[in-house]
Amino acid sequence: MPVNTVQTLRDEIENGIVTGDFKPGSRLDETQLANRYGVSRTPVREALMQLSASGFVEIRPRRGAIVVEIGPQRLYEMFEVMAELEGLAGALAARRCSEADREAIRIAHTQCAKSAANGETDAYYYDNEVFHRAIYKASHSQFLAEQCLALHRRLRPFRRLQLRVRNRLPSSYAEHDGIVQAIFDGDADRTSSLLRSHIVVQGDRFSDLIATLKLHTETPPQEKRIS
Amino acid sequence: MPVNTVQTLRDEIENGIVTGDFKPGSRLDETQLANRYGVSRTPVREALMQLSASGFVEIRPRRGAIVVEIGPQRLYEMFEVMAELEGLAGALAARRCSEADREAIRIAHTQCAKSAANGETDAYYYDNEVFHRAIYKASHSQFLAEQCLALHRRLRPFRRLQLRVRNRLPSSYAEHDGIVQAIFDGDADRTSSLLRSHIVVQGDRFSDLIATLKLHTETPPQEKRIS
DNA sequence: GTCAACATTCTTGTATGCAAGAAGTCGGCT
DNA sequence: AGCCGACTTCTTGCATACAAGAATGTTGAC
Repeated sequence: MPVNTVQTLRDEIENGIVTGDFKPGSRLDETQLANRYGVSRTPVREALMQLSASGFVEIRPRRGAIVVEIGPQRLYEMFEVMAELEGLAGALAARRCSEADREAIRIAHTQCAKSAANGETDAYYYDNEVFHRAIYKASHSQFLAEQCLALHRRLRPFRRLQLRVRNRLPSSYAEHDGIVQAIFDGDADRTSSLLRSHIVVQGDRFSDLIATLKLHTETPPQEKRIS
Repeated sequence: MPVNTVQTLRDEIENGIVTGDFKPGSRLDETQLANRYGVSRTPVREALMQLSASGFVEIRPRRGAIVVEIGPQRLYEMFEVMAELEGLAGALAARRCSEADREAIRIAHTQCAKSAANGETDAYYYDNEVFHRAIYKASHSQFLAEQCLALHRRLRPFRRLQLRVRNRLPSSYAEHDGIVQAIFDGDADRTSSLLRSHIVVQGDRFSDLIATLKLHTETPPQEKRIS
């Protein structure tokens, strides 16, 4: 819980976006938000800019901030990158992890086992995060961990949905098991491969299909500013 | 050339950081910057926040912004991630690139050839960027392209240094040649592999060495906020 | 002489006010 | 009657003012 107004606002608005309180495509009026949270427009503006940097909203000059809509195409691209980064983290973890890292992974894995066995989706969702963070940490790459966490955060709502809707708990846990084995065996390639397919559930075919599909239809739904 | 004050300020300060005008570790006083650029403190603050999001500065609550110092450890981590992302972009490009993409890559490659032959480091530096961007585009992953560009931007000063100091022009161009071949052959794995080693010049050994070295020495120089 | 506590000053964080640009509306012209 | 243009209004963007917290310097006591 940050004592800073801006941080609080940022989390609040982000939460609103994630929970669907602020619908994609809707305008976020600075004055309205300022009134809503009982603060001035200045911290609201700063919070919106931070959210813009995180990719949650898009700020068009003189035209206000709108909640970005993540289409299926873009969503797949994000999962694709996530898979690659997680794969790298796993590969590095397999090569570099210390005994303490192994222990942390083992504990997180055991927790996942419990939640999966009881079918507690919410608990598993949390434990799953802990598990993946343990792998990030074991990669001993601070920067990579940061990147992974940022993307993870951005994909959080969709990930949650994924787990809920498709009831992937058992298969997810089974995949974790293989990943843990591969890391403990020090097999970087196998770890990377398993983690990639763990994230991107569908095969490469699907990604290619959508990519070429977009190639033909064109007219990207949102022109994202590179900044 | 953005008409926005904040954007201009952001670029200006970022440039100052890149060129060493603002030294790593030094404080960036809001009032000083405001006076220096003849604007108010408000846009300066917003620019600093954007730079914080990009990882150029670190803002500590109530204690101002300081230029982040990128140590060798972190630098290597960033190159490592960059290599992985470029590898992914290349792999996707090999599978998905259209005729227009191939043409763009060919043209950029030819430009690199000219600059390399003439030994024009600055020109090659620019052409190299165009070349890599062509690959990003050919990956047909907007999100991946954005990530690559952001990291590229962050690593820009170091990359330039790398090219200058080590006189890597000929070998860099030779590597490009292999990459282009692999993409045109549609060989995703080979493209990915070549691009990875193109970015991370040193082998994996070095990364492991530094990682374990950090493991022993500990005391991370800067505690980066994940945000 | 040194250390600690208090006060002062300086900087950041937030609020408000003002100006400029964009969108919606109304009126005139074709 | 429809379309183009000016006007009004609303919102953003920037500046300034004020408050609160941190750093530093000074003074007093041990």
